[in-house]
Amino acid sequence: MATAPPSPTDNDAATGAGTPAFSPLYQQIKQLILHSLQQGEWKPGEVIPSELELAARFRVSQGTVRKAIDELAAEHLLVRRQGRGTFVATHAERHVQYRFLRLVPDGDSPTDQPAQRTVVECRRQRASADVARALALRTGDAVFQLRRVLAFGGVPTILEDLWLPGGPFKGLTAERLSACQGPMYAFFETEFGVRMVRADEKIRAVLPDPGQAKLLGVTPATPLLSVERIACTYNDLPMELRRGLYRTDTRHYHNRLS
Amino acid sequence: MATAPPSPTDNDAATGAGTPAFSPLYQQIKQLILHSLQQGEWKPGEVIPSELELAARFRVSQGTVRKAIDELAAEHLLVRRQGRGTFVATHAERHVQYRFLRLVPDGDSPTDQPAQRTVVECRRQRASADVARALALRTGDAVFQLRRVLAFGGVPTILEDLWLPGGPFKGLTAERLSACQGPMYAFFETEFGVRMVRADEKIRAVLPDPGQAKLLGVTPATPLLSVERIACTYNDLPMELRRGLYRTDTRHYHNRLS
DNA sequence: CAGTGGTCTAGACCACTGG
DNA sequence: CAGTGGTCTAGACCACTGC
Repeated sequence: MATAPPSPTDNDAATGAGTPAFSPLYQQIKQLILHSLQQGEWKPGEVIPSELELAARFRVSQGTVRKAIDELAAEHLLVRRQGRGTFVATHAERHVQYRFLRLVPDGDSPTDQPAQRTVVECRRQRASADVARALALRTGDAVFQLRRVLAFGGVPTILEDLWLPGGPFKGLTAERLSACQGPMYAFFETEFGVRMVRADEKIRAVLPDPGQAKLLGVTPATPLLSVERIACTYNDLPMELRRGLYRTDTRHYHNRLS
Repeated sequence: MATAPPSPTDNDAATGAGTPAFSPLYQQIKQLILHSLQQGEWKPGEVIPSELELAARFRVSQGTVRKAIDELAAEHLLVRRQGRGTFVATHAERHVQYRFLRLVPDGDSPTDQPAQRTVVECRRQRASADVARALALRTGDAVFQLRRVLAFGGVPTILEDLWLPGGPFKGLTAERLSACQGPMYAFFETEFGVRMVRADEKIRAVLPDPGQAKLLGVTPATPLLSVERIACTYNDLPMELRRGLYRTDTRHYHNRLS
């Protein structure tokens, strides 16, 4: 039983002035569920209460809860499993793993062998102006900066620089990072309670500087994909800035438009 | 009144052997609507019959039709407009225009001035092996090959080579192409009844050959984005192969992950 | 077998559009 | 004002999972 079961606001209530600001019931339910997710009431991988339970808790019909969950499932925040229940999505599952990594092997064989990861660097430092802006911090705030190389079949392919806000990631060290198996985003979930939900990427073609070229084992004349990503948790709070350099000689960035 | 109103198949009917192959009613309705779209019963931009009409036609409830339309709308094949009706999606609308072009200006201002288009080449020729494979044709089949340059603010930015199957695009000429205003995909809809619905893109970083560099006004040492796209109509039939080279010095390819 | 999500229905009412 | 899509409900039944 929840403490003080929240009720959806009455829609006819005057909102003061201006636009009517009509919001359907199921949207309000969606926000309530979202709030519970943010508060960590249900953790990644766990079941949430059944539709009937939620309907009783929110005092609405099952159909209304269903529509709210439908939208959250479409956004990959929840995962429905018939006969079992509805679960909080996680980056730790086998077939949804590396969902944000779009660099796939050329050819038709999707034999996605796992990458060998090498952490080159992991420091606590002060945010520069552009890093601060990307992470919604102030210049000089504490951030973690790390650099790593991913190799496939022994071939270094991805060089990544990451910046993480110091607050939510307090206690991050190169050791803990190196010890982690599986996707980094799964590690963030279990170790820091930070779940990445959305991301925006800006992609350009660039040439590496000598240091970058050396880490990737290419000449400075090799064109590389520059992928700048800002990843967010629930409520679109930016939680990671990532600048990647991808070799695209035997792999490509895949995108589906629809 | 439709000729011989099709009825959804009875689900309990034995499917011979093997998997039960259960398919919900709304999925069958979805396929029937899809079929009407393919047949051109309703053209891009037109209204389709109201939910109540379709429900009567297919002998199901409004809710079932609604769910079918919901999915088609989520896939951008239909567009719902409250109070007006449900419309066949089109590339000719202002705010949905260039939905497949992901190259956006750097910075926060999305001042998307229209591009100046120059058709460099437009020929009818025989498909090479790789072009044929991409378009699901046979080597040697007739295809149209065209090349064009897009410039923004006078700066040549995109060089595109396109291959189109000769059959569906019979009668295509450089003149008709040059005369077209607005998006090329809208032109394809009105002139050839070909609506692009989905596309897959493979993105790499490359260096241009001398000819490409000249057309884009860059040196051959300038890294460029190589974007290979295969675009499909309804039922995933490939209808276009497009190889683009994008300058990314003042623009970037934007992608939203979720 | 009980419990979950998934489908389907029927009906009432609301919000929006256009004439 | 009539007609459209949008919301909400209640209830029946189906498909799937796990015990």
